[in-house]
Amino acid sequence: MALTIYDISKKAGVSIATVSRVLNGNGSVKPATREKVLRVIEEYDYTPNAFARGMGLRSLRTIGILCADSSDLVLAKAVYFLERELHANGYESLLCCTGYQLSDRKNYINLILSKKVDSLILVGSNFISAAEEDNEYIREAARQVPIMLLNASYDCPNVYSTLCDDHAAMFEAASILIRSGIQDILYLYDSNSYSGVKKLSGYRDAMKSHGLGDCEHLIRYYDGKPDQINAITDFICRIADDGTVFHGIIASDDSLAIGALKYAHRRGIDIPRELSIIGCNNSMLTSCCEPELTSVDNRLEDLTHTLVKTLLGVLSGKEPPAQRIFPARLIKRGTTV
Amino acid sequence: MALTIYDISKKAGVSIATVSRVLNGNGSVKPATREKVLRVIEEYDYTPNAFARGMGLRSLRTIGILCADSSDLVLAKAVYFLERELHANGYESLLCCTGYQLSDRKNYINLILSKKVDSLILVGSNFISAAEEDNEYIREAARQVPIMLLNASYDCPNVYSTLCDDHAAMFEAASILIRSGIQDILYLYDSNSYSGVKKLSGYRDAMKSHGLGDCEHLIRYYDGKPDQINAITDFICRIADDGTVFHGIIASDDSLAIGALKYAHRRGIDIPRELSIIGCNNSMLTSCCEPELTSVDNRLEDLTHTLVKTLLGVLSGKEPPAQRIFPARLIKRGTTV
DNA sequence: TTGTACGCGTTATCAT
DNA sequence: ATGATAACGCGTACAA
Repeated sequence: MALTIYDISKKAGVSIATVSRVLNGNGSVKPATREKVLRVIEEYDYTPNAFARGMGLRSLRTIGILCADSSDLVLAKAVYFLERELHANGYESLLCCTGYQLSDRKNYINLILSKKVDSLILVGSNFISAAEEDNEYIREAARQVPIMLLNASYDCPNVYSTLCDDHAAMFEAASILIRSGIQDILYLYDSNSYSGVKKLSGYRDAMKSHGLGDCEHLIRYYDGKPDQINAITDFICRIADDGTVFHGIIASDDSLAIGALKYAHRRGIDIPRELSIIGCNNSMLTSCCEPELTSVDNRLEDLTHTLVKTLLGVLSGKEPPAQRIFPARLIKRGTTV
Repeated sequence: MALTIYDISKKAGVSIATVSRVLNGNGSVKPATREKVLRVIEEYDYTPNAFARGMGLRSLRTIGILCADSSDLVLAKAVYFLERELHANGYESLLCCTGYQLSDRKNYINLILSKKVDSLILVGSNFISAAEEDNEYIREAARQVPIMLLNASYDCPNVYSTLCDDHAAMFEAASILIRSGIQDILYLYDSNSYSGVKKLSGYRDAMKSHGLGDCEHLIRYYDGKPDQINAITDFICRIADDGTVFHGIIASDDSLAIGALKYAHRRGIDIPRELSIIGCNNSMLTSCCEPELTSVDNRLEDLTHTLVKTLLGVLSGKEPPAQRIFPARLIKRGTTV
């Protein structure tokens, strides 16, 4: 049986109140007695019971990190950064992989809220839907704890958004290709999430603003998992076979871009001379291929750092801005001229 | 303020004991009253306080998942599978990224144990060191909760190991190359962890058993992060430049193998005609390159599934075998003949 | 079948 | 500066 605060207080010859004060550093206690108590704590290797503590403090300093799939390249990085940052600030992380179903998300959130987390971090823009009624569960959750959004934005009390300017990023990516003389740019995407929609509109607006507004036939949705590269390659081959002509490809994800690269290899198309490719997320995939992939860097580490800073602010009673937007960066590599 | 069991009992016109019984399904309660209580619970959307509950039950049904770096391709997959499996069985996951320092691991484990997790899952063989004194912290932790090892093995009461036969896997990989006529096989590795050591000895034994025991000059340790593909490529170029001749490469990780592939591209070496490459972990990287990478599949999903099954057994008082070993599978793709 | 009363190990509020 | 004691919300013997 583990020792309790009573045992320690008895052995140290003080009351439990004093032990508690020593433990939590509040209230004042004479240096001598503090030393004595600390020595006993040390000697018996005492650790306060977390549950009882949580009961008193109404918190176990735990944050729920929710994401659809923590094995996804980008989400995994985000989760990793978040966990490290939270831990460094004395919080632990409850990881929840919700999958992509709305109903599962709802259930999971309710469950996790009942475990008394201090806040919820929703990682990935798929948590925000274009259909307003599908976001109701977030409003509801926000009534209990602050909700932090990574890579998405939602206007609601007690919801804080940290994200990258995806629209501008894709606008720039498309503009660069256009300026280099490419007019037929295929746009590949695999998600209609908040950020997915922003990216697409960035592409559309860039095309439009360069007088290439007639591009709907160049926009293709890939309905599959991003880690099935071969299926992606086949998908792009089919697009080309259908007679669609393109000399540039912008993809909403590096995986799609890798698929594009493999399509080019398969067909003997020279990159970047005959075809330019730009991916997104600047993941490790960009350096796994030949030539290496030009990609949009969405500055995950900056985002996660800022998100945690904001969260700490909220938890300590401050009122930080509800939204922080970072500009993206285009990292040029071998698949563009 | 959230409702308590007292509020519910009052509204339902019963005692808290009855509410508790309804909630936990033990003890018998008349169907009629059960219905009544359930209706009230439903109506007020009552959830029992987790801390108070944990106090009584001495458990919050939470498992600590520890890994060095959850953004690593392989570890991320493992964490994902584990979390899903645990969740499906009513347990939540506290994620802990410990980094690769022993001292950090120790601190983190103590911290997490004080949060009253029901068990600890150590993901990745880097938790077990060749130096016995560095494993003492595990023996100690095992005195408090069952310790589950993924991809490592350690003989100690209350420690359960689930792993792949890495030795046999590498033995087979090397044997296949040798049988295809390649005698000078470069072995690349980046970790001296439990599994890293096993793999290396599998390679050594295969070489020896084919009369190629003089291979120490072909064994190279890469001291760096696996996601820096370019640095890996440079590393291998240097090996070749130093005059080391090889017509086969076996790597302890797919990233290293990708680096090898890029080395070949850079030097205009034809794969697999002039050089065969075998990676390890069968990650998504295997399909990102051209030709696609032959790799050892360590059956992560089987392992994680079995690990959780074993854990549930332990937690329910059974005494499952302390070690389960799975055979690996070699997945042949384009980098071998 | 149901209810009463106590224990769980803290934190926090009072006195002293 | 320190100690007694009341919450905190639930589980569970034990009693009825």
